[in-house]
Amino acid sequence: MAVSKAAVDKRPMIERIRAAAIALFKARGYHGTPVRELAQAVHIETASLYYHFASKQEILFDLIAQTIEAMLDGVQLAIASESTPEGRLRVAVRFHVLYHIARQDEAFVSHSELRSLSRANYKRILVKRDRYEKFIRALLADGVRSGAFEIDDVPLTGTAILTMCSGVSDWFARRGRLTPAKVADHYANLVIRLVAAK
Amino acid sequence: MAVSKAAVDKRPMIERIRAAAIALFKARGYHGTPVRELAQAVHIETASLYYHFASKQEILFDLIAQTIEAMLDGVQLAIASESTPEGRLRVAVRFHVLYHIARQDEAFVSHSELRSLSRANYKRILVKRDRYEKFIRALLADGVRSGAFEIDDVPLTGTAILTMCSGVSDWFARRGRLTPAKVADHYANLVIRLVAAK
DNA sequence: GTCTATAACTAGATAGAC
DNA sequence: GTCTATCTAGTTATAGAC
Repeated sequence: MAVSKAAVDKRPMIERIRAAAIALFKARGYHGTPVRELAQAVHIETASLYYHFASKQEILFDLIAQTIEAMLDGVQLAIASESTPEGRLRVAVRFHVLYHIARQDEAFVSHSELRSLSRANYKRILVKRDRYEKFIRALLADGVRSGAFEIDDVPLTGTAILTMCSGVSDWFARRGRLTPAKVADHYANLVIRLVAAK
Repeated sequence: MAVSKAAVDKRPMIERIRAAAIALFKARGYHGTPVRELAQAVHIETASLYYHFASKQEILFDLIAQTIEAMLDGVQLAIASESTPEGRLRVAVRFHVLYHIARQDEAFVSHSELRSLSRANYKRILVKRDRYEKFIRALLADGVRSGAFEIDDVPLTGTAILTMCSGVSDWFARRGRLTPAKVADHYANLVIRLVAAK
């Protein structure tokens, strides 16, 4: 029937705004997205947005903060059940890749729009991101200590691994040849190959 | 002396505009950079910009096109003197990494502002980028054929390598602990480790 | 919690003098 | 090749009614 042409979105308005912001910021960027379009996407007027968020900047900050926090929580949970450095690194990589596919748009925006954060907000996000990077580097260092890994330069290798794995949020949509699980397995194998002792 | 407080930039205005655009688009994004600021950066009025470029969009397109073309030319030249698949891949990676450090800002903008291109310009750039990706994949496929490399999925591994190596334009400025040459060597080693047959 | 109306400002681009 | 002046439109955000 004509009535239900557009399905009613039952989520709280604040979540619908977040979701719309993710899609629009990804497609056209933060500065490239007028607040008006954000409002249109959730079928309210521009002014009504300001009941939910103090500013456009606050929407961006909320979105990025949530994305990184969920990622750190997720990876910590993922490795908890593993008992070896290789096992922990493997599930961490799998989690990281799957997260960057499942929440591809958030991940993309959280990376590409860091520069659109205000100075103060940027600093708050960097703290969170550093925490995540240190966590991954610790996994590598553990493996080196136990003899499972052979790594010349742990910080550099850690960064290389993270940029490689985060990259999936860049290209996954373009070529959906492989399932997320297959891509994650593949990346886990690549990473192990990169660090494993002979 | 007070006269030469700001050194006179002797390059043609069109090049100075390009250089300023790279810096500003990197720092604040294409949509985040008003044409007025671009003009101020090269000490002319906004209107004068339009003598050199038809539009802001044309500046972005020119900049990205040049960056990718120079990269393809460069990598082809770099591998010409190598006679083995491993040698060719090694110098290709070294070149790619050094290019992404030496022309860090161009590389960053060329990647992050693809979405700010008009539809038509975007397509023209994709053609160039695909050419580059195919070139790298061919290097991998050659090595597999000769038995030098063992790669499960050449396109996926190619993409993983490229995103990893392009990533240096993201982080190199933040932590200048290593020289460009050291980083390039390190990445070449990582990539070889990723593909070499045992 | 959403609206209409609008303030206050900034955007990209052009006309035409020099 | 660069300028001053300006057009037209779009921007974020607010005031106050409902």
